[in-house]
Amino acid sequence: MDMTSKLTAAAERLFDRHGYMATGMDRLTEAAGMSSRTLYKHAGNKAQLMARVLTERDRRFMARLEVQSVDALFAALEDWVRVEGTRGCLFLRSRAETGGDTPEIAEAVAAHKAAFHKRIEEVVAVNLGREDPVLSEQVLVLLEGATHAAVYRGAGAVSAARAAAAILLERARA
Amino acid sequence: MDMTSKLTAAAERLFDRHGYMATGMDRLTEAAGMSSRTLYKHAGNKAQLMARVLTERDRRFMARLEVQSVDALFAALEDWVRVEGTRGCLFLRSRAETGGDTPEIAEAVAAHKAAFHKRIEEVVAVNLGREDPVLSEQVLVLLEGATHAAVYRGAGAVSAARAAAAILLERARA
DNA sequence: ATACAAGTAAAACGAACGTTTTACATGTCA
DNA sequence: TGACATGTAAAACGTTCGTTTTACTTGTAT
Repeated sequence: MDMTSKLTAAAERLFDRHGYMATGMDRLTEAAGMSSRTLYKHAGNKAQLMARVLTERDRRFMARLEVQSVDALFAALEDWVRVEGTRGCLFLRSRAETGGDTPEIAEAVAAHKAAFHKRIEEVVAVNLGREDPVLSEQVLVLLEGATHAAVYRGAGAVSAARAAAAILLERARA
Repeated sequence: MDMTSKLTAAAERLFDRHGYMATGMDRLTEAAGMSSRTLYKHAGNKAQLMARVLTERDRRFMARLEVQSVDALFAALEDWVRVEGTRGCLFLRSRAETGGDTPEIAEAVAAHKAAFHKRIEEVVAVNLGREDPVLSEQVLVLLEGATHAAVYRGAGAVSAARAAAAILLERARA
């Protein structure tokens, strides 16, 4: 594993567990197991590092959403939550922590959320045989809600969302 | 308006717009229009101030949820978003920013989310004529999802959630 | 008159922040 | 052999952080 990957992985973990602002660069150098000189060579600066964490997370998360049915979207989220846990959406959290004032972070978040929305619309279209913007928005709300409700309600929130989506889909089919 | 209320209001605004960690006490004294000596007399310290902001917000938010129907819950959230905007749930955000490591904040968040969940169960019971834990969980997920999806999808996310809840409720009645 | 609560303005505290620099070790390739 | 890229260790940079302190003003109630 090269230094850049090691750094990005350590940063994602710390930013997710303790927050972006609360994570100091000293803690990061320690967790990544490298000197601060090397860290800055690969990271540029803290905001760029956060942006790279988000880009990498987007890649990993979106890869899991390469499915053909709405139900599989929720199954994928269940897997994600089981494997990675959930402390809320890291994209929204990083935007909120920076007040949207850090361009590279705001852009990474916007890109992810646009891709997320688009993927949902595609899956709904495949599953339903036609486009359905209203159902897509509802599925998006359910996925977003499951992610955040799971923080304090546990994985059951994802199952509840999954069942709700099934009902909405059935209804849209009629 | 007394100093404590002025401080709490200013703190809520700044913490919400820029994040808890990113908001310095200097900015807070300026926004609240008081000396740092007076601020600390009323606030105790930063974490206690955040906890008081959350307690006050809980009071204000829960007051809006004193309704008799599930649909009215979503109407109330629509009002809230229109009046206050949304940058995500301030309770979950403050917990995430502190990694859950600040007791007074973690407790204020837990108390709010417990009350939130309880209120939803009550409204569902009143609206449906019986308790329904599954539907309640789905309504909770929809409310949470609407709050967070509205950050980047706008107020339409709340209407979508509202319509979805109506369908789930209708179905639960049958 | 005086004691006291409650406020301001501003300096100071040590600690921690993000970042850069200095000095040195190592392996690799022309 | 020697230049170069890549790494470490550790000190130092100036800034900002949360918080406390010093010195002073004001309104109010005994």
